[in-house]
Formats: sequence, structure tokens, C-alpha cells
Amino acid sequence: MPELPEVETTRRALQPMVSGKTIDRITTRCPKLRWPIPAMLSDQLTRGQINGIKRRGKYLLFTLKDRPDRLLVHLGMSGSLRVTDSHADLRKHDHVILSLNDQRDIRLHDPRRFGAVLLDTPDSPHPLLQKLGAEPLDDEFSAELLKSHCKNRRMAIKTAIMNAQIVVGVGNIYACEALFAAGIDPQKPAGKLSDDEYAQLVSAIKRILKQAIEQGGTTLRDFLNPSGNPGYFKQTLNVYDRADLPCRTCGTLIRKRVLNQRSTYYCPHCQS
DNA sequence: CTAAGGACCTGTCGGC
DNA sequence: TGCCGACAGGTCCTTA
Repeated sequence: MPELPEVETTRRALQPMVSGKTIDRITTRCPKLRWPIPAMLSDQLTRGQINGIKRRGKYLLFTLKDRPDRLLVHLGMSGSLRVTDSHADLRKHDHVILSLNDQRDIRLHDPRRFGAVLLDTPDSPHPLLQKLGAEPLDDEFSAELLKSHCKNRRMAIKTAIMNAQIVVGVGNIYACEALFAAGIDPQKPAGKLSDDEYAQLVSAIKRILKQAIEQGGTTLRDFLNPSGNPGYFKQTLNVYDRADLPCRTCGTLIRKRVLNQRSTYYCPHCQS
């Protein structure tokens, strides 16, 4: 479900509701999501006061006051976080519950269980965070950086921008949209873009992610932020999920093809 | 080293 | 109505 804009939307909605609250209890209702949920989790974090929520790529990092331990949450493909009254009925697939001291819960709902709940401590910094590439909205993510990673690579450019070791947070929707905005064929070998194309692509990624965040992310089927509201970026999508519909720029029918087992949408005329 | 494919899961939708 | 296959917003790991 969530790419960077949806994760950031979640973070922004959640943070003011939970900052300063104390975690009374953590209940794990299923033993593993993508990975086993650490047994230490509850012992390590209970009684901790939430300081804030940071984001790195698509990971949410809950930080605590006066403690270095951090709770990592990844929403995978179908995960979402919601704040509810602690007496509210549990839904199917509410897998992890953080009970706060204000009679409210943060509940992780994740039908497909591709998400993750992990611990990051000074003693054992989580390896998944160590290998991540540039934050797309930071200045560090530049045309030069993208070009250097793509040098001599024959993989499709779409695959490159979805590679979290190069740049984090760009998933299938925004990869398609950014390539359309930059006028680049998703299948073009990553190493064969011109300098101008790297620049166009990098600025398109930044622009589109920012715009999507402003609109609360993309609700395709079921994404809701922690307050239960959908995102409005769907109406801004130019190619994603628009197979056989006319390109908004030139009227050519949008095509869909599978690239690396992911549906890829593009305009054969605008992205030559 | 790079690139491609499988794996992990459940839910939903379209076609027959 | 029911069954079956295809597909879904992610990404690590194995294999070639």
C-alpha cells in the first residue's frame, strides 16, 4: 500500500496524537509479520514516553524520551496505523497494539503481513536501516548521485529508482508517475540516460512526492491515514492504473506492461 | 559484481 | 452463486 507519501502522511497525522504519551503495554497478536516480532519488544519499550516519530524511507521510527531505543514500523504492502479508543472493537488483522496512557491505542492493521515491527537500539542498530540509499527529498539526492549509481547498469531505469539502496521511498505508483513527468521510457537502460534526463527525473521524483504528501498520499483502494481519512493524490495520477485510458497530454492510450513483475504504466508517445 | 525470479501473505475482482 | 486465477501500494533472499 504505502509509498513514501503515505508513510509521511501517516507520520504527520500520528505524531501530534501520540507525542508525550506513555506506552503502557504492547500486545502482539500474531508472532510474526515479515519477520518475527522481537520478544523483547514489550519489555524494552513499556513505560517509555513517546518523544516523536521520525521517518527513514518507508520506515517509521518511534523515538522515546530519555531512551535511545527506537521502535521501527514498516507498513509493507497492506499495513496501516490507526489511533483508536482502547475499547474499540479489534478488527481482524490488528496485529500489534500499543496501549497508551490516555486510553487510546495505536493499532497496526496489516492483512498481508508484509509489514514489520522491529527494534533499533544502540547495541544492535537494525541492519535494514544501514543499507538504505538517499532520501529523495534531501539535497543529497541529485542528478549526479543517480547517474553515479546507474553508470554501466543495464537494468531498467524504473528498477533503479525503485531500488532502496539507491534512493528510498519510491514505489510502483510514483516511479511510474515520475517517469511520465520526465518523459522517460521506464524500460530504458538505467545507464543510458542523458545528463538532462537524470536531472529531469530527479526533479520529477521530488516534485511528485512533495505534491502527493500535500494531498495526503494516494488512496487507491484502502489507504486511510491514522485519523481515518483517504488521500487525494489519485486524481492527480497521470498513468498509474490508467491502462487504455487516453494520455492527459497527447491522448495516446496509456499502456500497461509488466517489468520486474510489477505493473508498469506509461504513455508510448510521451515517453519515447 | 549484476540481473532475474521466488518467496512471504490475504483479500478482491473479473471471467466462466 | 461459486470456483479459480490474476493481481495488489514492498523488498529481501536465492539463484544464475
